[in-house]
Amino acid sequence: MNEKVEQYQETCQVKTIHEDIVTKVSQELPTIDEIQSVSSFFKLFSDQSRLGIIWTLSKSEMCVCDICATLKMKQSAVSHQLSKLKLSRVVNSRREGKVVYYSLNDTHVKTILTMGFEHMVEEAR
Amino acid sequence: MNEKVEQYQETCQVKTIHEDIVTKVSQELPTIDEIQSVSSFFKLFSDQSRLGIIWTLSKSEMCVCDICATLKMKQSAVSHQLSKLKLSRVVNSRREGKVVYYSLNDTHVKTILTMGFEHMVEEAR
DNA sequence: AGTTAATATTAATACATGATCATATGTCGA
DNA sequence: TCGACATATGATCATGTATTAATATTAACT
Repeated sequence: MNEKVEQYQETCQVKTIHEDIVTKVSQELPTIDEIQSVSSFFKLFSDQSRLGIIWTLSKSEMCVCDICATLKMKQSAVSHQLSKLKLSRVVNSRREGKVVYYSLNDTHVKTILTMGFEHMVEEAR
Repeated sequence: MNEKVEQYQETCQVKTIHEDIVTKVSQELPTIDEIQSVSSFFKLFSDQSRLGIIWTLSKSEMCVCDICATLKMKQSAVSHQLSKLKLSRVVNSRREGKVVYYSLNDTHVKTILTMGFEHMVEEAR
C-alpha cells in the first residue's frame, strides 16, 4: 500500500478507484480561499429576500422604502440585507438628504441573475 | 391619504417616495415561487463543499470516492451533498457495479460556475 | 433646539443546514 | 451465503443566519 492510497484513506476510508483522475483534477483545484470566495458570492443570491432585492435593483435604482413596498418586506429586514449586499460590493448606495438610493454595482451580477431565471424556465419545461 | 399609501405603510411604515417606480417594478416582479426556485438553485452553489463538488464534476465524471480524495472530504459528507445536487437535478449518476459515477447534468451549471470564478478574479483586482 | 422622516444598527429569537457517527443498502466475489 | 467494498441514509449536534422589535443615527424643516 503506497503513501497516496494511505492519504486518501484519511478522508475517504475507501480504496481509490481512479488515481489518475484524482491527481489530474487535484492539480487544477482552486484554493480553499478561492472556493470560499465564490461560494460566498453565490450565497448572496441564495436567499429569497436578497434575491428579490437584487432583482428589483436590476430594474431600477431604488430607495429603501421603495424596496420595502415592492417586496412587502419590513424596513429593518431590507436594511439588513442591503448592508450585506453592500459589504460584498454587489450594490452601491448614494444619499440624497434623508433618502438612500441603492443600485447594482456591476453588470456581472445582472448577467448571473438572468442566467438563474433562464435556468428556472428551462427546468420548468 | 389614499389607499396605496396606506398599503405601503403596512409593510414599510414609511411614506412612499416613488410610487411610479414601485408600481412599474411591481408589475414585472416574478412570483414568489419563481424567486424561491431561483434562490434555491443558487443555494446549491453557496456552500463551499457543494461548490467544490460541482467544480470537480465540471472537470470530469467522478465516483464518490474520487471526490472524497480530491476534496479531502468524508464519504458521508460527500454523499449527503451529492444527494441534494441530484434532487435538484444538477448532477446525474450512473452505477457500475459497486461504484456510482456522478456528472454534471447540464452546461448551464458549468457556465454559471465559470461566471462565479470570473467575478472573483475581477473582484480581486 | 425640537420634531419628524428615512435609514441603520443592536440584541434576541427561531429556524435552517452542514458535518459527523453509526448503520443500512446494494453489489460483487469466494 | 458470507464477507468485503462502495455508497446511501438517519439521527444528532453545532453553527450560521434571516427576521423582528426596539432603538440609534442622520438629515431636513420649522
